[in-house]
Amino acid sequence: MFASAAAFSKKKPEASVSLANDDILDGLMGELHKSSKVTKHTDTKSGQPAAKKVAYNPFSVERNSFPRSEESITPKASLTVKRGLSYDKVKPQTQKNLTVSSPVSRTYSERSVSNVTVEQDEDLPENEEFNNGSQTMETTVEDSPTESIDLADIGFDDDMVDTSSKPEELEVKHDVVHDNLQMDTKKCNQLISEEILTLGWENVGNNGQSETHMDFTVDNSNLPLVTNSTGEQVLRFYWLDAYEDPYHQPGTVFLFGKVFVDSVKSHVSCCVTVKNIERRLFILPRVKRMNLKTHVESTEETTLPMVYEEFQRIAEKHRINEFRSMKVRKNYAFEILEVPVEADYLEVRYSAEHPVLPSDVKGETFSHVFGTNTSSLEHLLLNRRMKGPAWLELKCPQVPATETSWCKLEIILAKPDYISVSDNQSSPPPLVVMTLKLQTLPNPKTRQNEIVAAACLVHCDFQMDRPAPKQPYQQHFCVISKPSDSIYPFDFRDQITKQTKRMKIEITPGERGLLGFLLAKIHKLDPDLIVGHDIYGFDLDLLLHRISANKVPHWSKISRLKRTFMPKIVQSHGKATFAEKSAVCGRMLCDVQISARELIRCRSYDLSELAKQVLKQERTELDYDEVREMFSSSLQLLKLIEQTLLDSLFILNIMYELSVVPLALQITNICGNVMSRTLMGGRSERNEWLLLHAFHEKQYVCPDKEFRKKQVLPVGDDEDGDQSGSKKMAQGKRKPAYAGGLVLEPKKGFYDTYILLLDFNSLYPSIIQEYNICFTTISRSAATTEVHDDDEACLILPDHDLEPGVLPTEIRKLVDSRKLVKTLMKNSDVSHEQMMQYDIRQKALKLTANSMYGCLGFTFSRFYAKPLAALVTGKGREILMQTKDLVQKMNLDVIYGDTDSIMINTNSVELDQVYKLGNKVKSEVNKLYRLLEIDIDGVFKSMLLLKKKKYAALCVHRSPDGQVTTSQELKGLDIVRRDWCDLAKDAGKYVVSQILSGETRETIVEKIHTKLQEVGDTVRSGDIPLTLFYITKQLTKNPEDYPDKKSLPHVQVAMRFNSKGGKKMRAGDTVPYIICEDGSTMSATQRAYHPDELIKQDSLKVDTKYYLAHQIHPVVARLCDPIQGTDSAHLAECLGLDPSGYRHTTHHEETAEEDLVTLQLTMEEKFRHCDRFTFSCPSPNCGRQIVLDSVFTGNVSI
DNA sequence: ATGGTAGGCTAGATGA
DNA sequence: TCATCTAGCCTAC
Ligand SMILES: [Mg+2]
Ligand SMILES: [Mg+2]
Repeated sequence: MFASAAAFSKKKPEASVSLANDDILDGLMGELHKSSKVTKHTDTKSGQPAAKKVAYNPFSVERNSFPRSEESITPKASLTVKRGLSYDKVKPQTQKNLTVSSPVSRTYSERSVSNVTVEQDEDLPENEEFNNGSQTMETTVEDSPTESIDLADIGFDDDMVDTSSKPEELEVKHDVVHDNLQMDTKKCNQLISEEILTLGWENVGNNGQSETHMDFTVDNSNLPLVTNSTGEQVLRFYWLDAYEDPYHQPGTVFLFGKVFVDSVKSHVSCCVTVKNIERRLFILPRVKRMNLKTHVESTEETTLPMVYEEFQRIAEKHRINEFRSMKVRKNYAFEILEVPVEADYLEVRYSAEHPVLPSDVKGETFSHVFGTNTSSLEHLLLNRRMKGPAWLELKCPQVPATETSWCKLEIILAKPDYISVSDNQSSPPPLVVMTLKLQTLPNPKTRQNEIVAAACLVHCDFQMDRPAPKQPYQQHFCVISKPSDSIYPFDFRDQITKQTKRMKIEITPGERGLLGFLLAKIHKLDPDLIVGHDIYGFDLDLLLHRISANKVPHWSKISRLKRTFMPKIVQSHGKATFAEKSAVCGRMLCDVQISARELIRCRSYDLSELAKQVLKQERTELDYDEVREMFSSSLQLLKLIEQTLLDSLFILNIMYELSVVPLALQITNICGNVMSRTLMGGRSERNEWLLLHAFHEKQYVCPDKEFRKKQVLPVGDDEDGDQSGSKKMAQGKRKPAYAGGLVLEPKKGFYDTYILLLDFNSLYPSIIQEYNICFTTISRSAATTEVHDDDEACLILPDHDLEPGVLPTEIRKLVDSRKLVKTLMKNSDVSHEQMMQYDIRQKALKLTANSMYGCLGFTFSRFYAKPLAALVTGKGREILMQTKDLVQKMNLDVIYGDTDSIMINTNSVELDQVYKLGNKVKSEVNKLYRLLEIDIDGVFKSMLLLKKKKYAALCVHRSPDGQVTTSQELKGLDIVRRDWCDLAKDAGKYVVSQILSGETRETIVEKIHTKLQEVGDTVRSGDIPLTLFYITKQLTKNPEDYPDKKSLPHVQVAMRFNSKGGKKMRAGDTVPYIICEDGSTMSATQRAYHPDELIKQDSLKVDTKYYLAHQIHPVVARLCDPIQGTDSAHLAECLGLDPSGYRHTTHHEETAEEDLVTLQLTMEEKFRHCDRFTFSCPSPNCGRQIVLDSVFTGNVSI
């Protein structure tokens, strides 16, 4: 192992691996050299007692001793652990103290608040004598065996643990409280409410529980093994997260998850180090040997032995001195044209400790080498068929000699083959979930944000396959530190002490103490999942920066992997970098902002808005000034703490409400990726994993990941010829690469007869199946070589009897699973809980199937296939046109259609007839296709069709008991867009509901006019809540990155907002602003102000004229465009605007359009669809039909 | 860093 | 002055 470590350290010049990560690499490499030295130390001293065993690492940041404080050096009483003395002496380094925190432990609650840091001491160096590099560690604590906890904290990082050695024992101390938990759950089985919060947090927490301890030991003969279905002894391990460090520990993947330990009757965290994952190359032989200089092919045919020989030479040149090889037959179906569909490859395997081959190596005897840069993680997940979190069975588990993780249990596997996915997938283990909410303040001197408070809630028994728990959490804690420039209120400690029953508060003297406490808590509670809001955009980066700036020891406790050096962190405006994202490995991170972005549409995704929209609860946002102010009095400070706790609760509840975790689990199990990545969003990666698994299974060589495409700057890469000269900004918005869906020209106007909406069920996934569109079934060579590359005509569709390709098969699996789930859901005796779970699964299946097409057209996808994407949309256009033609041939009136839908004006007012007609059309259309299916998606009682993608309709619903209800469906109109103010949208909504109401034209027009006058008056009177004036727009770039910031109001507002310090607005944030009168004569865009500015500056007033003329008027005028009896000018007049400017507005288009359907609302017109009122003569022997033509005038015909 | 295209609309720039 | 273009947003599929 030393040899390999040394050999690897020689690899320093290999920095070419990734130019972008130079700084990261340097940092990591530096660490490698240093820590490998430590490793040596450690091992040569084996045999020494534990306390003296680990040498001090002179390079570790952790040498910095924690400031002495009474709290921090108080020995922890509960650390008195019974241990086998004999083991102590023989192999002390194998001991591991395992503390399983009680789910309901009240370790803190019985102590005075200022003394709750007991856990810290196990995390902190005990004294300053640590300073001499050659010195071994000593302790000041009497009970020295407990010190072994600290030993592995140092010098662990690059231990290449010799797996052939037999680590003997792992001692475990466990604070078990399983029974207590159950008791506690029962007691606290109540919904949290605001009242409870204000009464005290302990009401839902852990009151009156006591801690119990149980000691148990784990060693190789004592691992919690079980017998699997084939009778083998295996360790059952549920994997949740995976991590690899390809630079330091190539060939090693760390799996993190849980193991059930019977002796303590609970699941404990476990880190599995999978070693010796080999690199695998697939070398494609040339048919004939080629001279690489002249590119001339010789007549000599190549053989695999010749390839082997040449590769051996090349390998040696790259210092790969050992490898194995064999002949394999593999398929290929991707974008490199020269690669045959099927061929014999030379598969080469070699240790990942040897260098990576450049991905473009070529030889005289071979043309391509695949898999040069494939990660160990990919090899592991694909070869072991690990598709998302699952129970694994681990054979030959070994206990490591040195601790590498912060987990309760550690296992080493000498090779990946020891892993198999269990055929007995029982429920996933319960997770420990912890929320995290930070309060920060900018340091007035450095202007950098510092952390002043943190609040956490903990749920110790979260089930990923169940609906949200009734009790949101069991434990809570807060930690507060005073800002560097202030002091605590004089009576703060007293006040806090009074509150101990309500809230568990830890007071620390400064940020460093806070961070130390937080890390210790994370270690102790050992959460599997940390939840926050904007963690990836703010908290994580900040946390790591502050830990680093304060030189807080054991930074890596934030994760589950012990590491000495923090990844290089750069100034990144709060946005977490790649390195930072991997800093928390082993614990999944759930950022509810990211999740909400994926799952729901929201005006904004900040915490207040999410709380309002998702939880229907109001949250108050705290200004930095307010936070600072709150440090001046104890009462205020307590309020701050409570507010922070409340935010934490919001975060947790938002996650529950959106079912983020159950959904992510389902998606991950479907796609076969890593769950922590699913939680980070990004559809493409999920799709890639799904396809990787599928193609790997079918013996395909997959496209390699391409790194750093050198920013080719292909401005005119498409020979489109159009004026593409000015391709603004990095990737502002690229122009489309191929044609998409067809949108039929709408027959605009108002309809008061039933409209049928027919819609193909998931059109694109269906097309892929219907036409068997796949990498494997369609040759793209013509399309990519020909000049007309966006012409899908040259693609040849596969025969109908050709076996389905990989892509259609995968989609079919998804669709079939979904059907199955849906039939299960129809079963009446499913529990509510089960139903929720089914629904989540079917949603996940649908999402995955639908994102398949998108990823085909995604330029940076590993499976990018523009011709296929274009073919799919092409077929879609064809199908929509066919459908339209068919429907028109049935003598029906197609008024609109978008991509996969057709709207038909039935001209009927009989609902039954309409459905009958719909079903007839449906069956006619469906006759044309094998799988593709159109369905009735809705029936509209009335509809206002304004433009392509813009309409409003009254949707009819028939309940089983025959009752008919209606609901509004609004699509694309201004009133559903967030960039119009509520004032305008509300007016618009009123107008729409009037138009759809079915009343006579005269009434409608009159009501609209009246309403507008009223609105105009109210606006001018100023008696309107400010929020109605908010216009919100998202920043798509960071404000400073806009080339033309001057004319963009939201950018200007954001720039001013950012300039005042504190939290910054960044790309993705939503900026609210109000157009104001500020005395200047500048254009409206120059007079946009943030609501705070308007409130604070008396000189600013809402520009009511702007809102009437540029918000309400255009919105309303567009809606009323097809309505006769009013016009733009009239509407303007009602609003109190000068109508002259609106006289003959933009009707230059309409004049040509004769098919404009106008609102026909005279009495006669309105009832034109009514049948005549007829009835049979009631006289038994008469039977004549009597017709009442004019009910009120009395004309009767017989 | 990382699904897609189609389309409406505003405000500002540009040119006849 | 008007027509035409572009950037930027947000929406419908
Ligand atoms: Mg559809
Ligand atoms: Mg549709």
